[in-house]
Amino acid sequence: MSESIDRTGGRPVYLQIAEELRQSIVGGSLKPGAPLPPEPELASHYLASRGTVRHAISVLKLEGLIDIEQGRGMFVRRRPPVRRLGHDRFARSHREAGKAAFIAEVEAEGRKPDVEVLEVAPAPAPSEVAERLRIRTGTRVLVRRRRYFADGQVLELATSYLPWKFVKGSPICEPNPGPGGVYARLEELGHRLKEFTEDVSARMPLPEEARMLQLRAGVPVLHLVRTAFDEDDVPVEMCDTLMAADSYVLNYRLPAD
Amino acid sequence: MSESIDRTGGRPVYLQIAEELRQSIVGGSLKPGAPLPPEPELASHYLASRGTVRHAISVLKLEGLIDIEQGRGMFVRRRPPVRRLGHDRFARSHREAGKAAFIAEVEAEGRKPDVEVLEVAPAPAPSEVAERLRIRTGTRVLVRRRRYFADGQVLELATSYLPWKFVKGSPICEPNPGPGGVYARLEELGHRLKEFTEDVSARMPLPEEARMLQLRAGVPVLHLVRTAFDEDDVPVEMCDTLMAADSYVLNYRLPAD
DNA sequence: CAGTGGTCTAGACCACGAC
DNA sequence: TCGTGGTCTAGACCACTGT
Repeated sequence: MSESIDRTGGRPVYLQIAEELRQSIVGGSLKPGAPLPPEPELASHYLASRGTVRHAISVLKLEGLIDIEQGRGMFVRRRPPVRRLGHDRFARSHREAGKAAFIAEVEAEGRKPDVEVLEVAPAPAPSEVAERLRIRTGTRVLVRRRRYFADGQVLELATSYLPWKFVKGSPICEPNPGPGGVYARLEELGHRLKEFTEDVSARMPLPEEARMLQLRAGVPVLHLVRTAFDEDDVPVEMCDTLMAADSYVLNYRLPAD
Repeated sequence: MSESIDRTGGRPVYLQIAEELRQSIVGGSLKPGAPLPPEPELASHYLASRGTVRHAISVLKLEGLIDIEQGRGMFVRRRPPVRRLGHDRFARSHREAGKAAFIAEVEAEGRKPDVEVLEVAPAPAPSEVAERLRIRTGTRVLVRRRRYFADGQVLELATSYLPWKFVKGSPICEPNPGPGGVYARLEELGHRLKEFTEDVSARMPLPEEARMLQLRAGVPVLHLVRTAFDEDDVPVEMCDTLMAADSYVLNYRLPAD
């Protein structure tokens, strides 16, 4: 039964089993949603112990290729729908429609948007925040933490920082800043926005982040740090966002000169 | 010795051990490069079997928090130097300096750049490529695969596709396309570049990709798909790039209108 | 209840690095 | 040679899902 496994010790058995299962998945002979054989069956098929089979399976799990449901079985992972964030997603024209960028986008996809406000409170600026906002570390900033949903599923975890002197007493300090969102309010306060910069990176999540984002095994997080500048090139907001990497494609434009 | 471990079964022991070690790492009491206690010592400290300790360790490894060197020990991972790719990295001014963007950048960091050309050959366009280049699937394109290094370490794995009708007979079909790189040659051929679009995503690597990128455990890949457009808005090149996510930050600008 | 995956143990042997 | 991590086994018991 295990003619495909070489036990001379050249390659570990668990990697050979993982490789064979992986080929079935990426090659398409096991389609998304299809069940994998149960552990005991794999063990007898490959003449290996259950421990070795589980080791092989853990490899596939951490590559994000399978989902495991206790008591039910193991299944080829279905790719989630991908949200495409366009380079024009903060264009003023969208904002003037009266909805925050997020709400409009999700509704356009025919899904039900939801926003959970986790925290809206002033706090001293951490050094990375202060640096981007060009203020001194510890200066008071407004912190807005929230979680975005579509159809009950978490999409993003975002934390905004705004200099307190710009926003104190304004609707921006309320949980719901009103139509058009924080950026619309900033413009009403005289900070007409000129441009944003975004820094994009990716890494594996910490357990707390995985929990808050409802992440499945083997899914990295995309980490976005956006800074908003007004017409005087003054940074007026910094926003730190975490997203499930398997659900997003970010689109940007780069001029050639 | 294990007063911190609750064995009532509420939380698995291996997760509690992982949590305690993680706190030491992210909290800073174990600094980058510092050794973790050897497996047998952890096992006796936590009154757990070696298997349970290894399970805990595998969690940290897959979070990218530690490096394991067989025969030497386990160490808190040192963060690699981060390469920051600016929004102006394809500006014509850089190209006209006579060096490809990559060479100039790495030398500016005081590191030794190197390019390994893996493949330069015509091939039929796969469907995703054809779609972006707005040609029919199977139309002949030039495929350029190469690997970029700095100080002997892999930085990027890139595959470019160019419509054959634009590049046949030109230096672009040579392994080394000459000063300024492929984009400089395209402009000489009459395709003055106007802009680029980039699609950014991230995922865990397949084993083959991990090998080619010399990736350590728990490091995702950033996946960039760049399309170059000439002044007539004709796509003239598509470039598919994989990068170690722990070594890159991508920087972009978004206009507010 | 039977069948699935999840946790944990104890022990054996191997491969690699430092001394 | 010794200490490190890497692989594999066999078996026990638990937790969850279905019938």
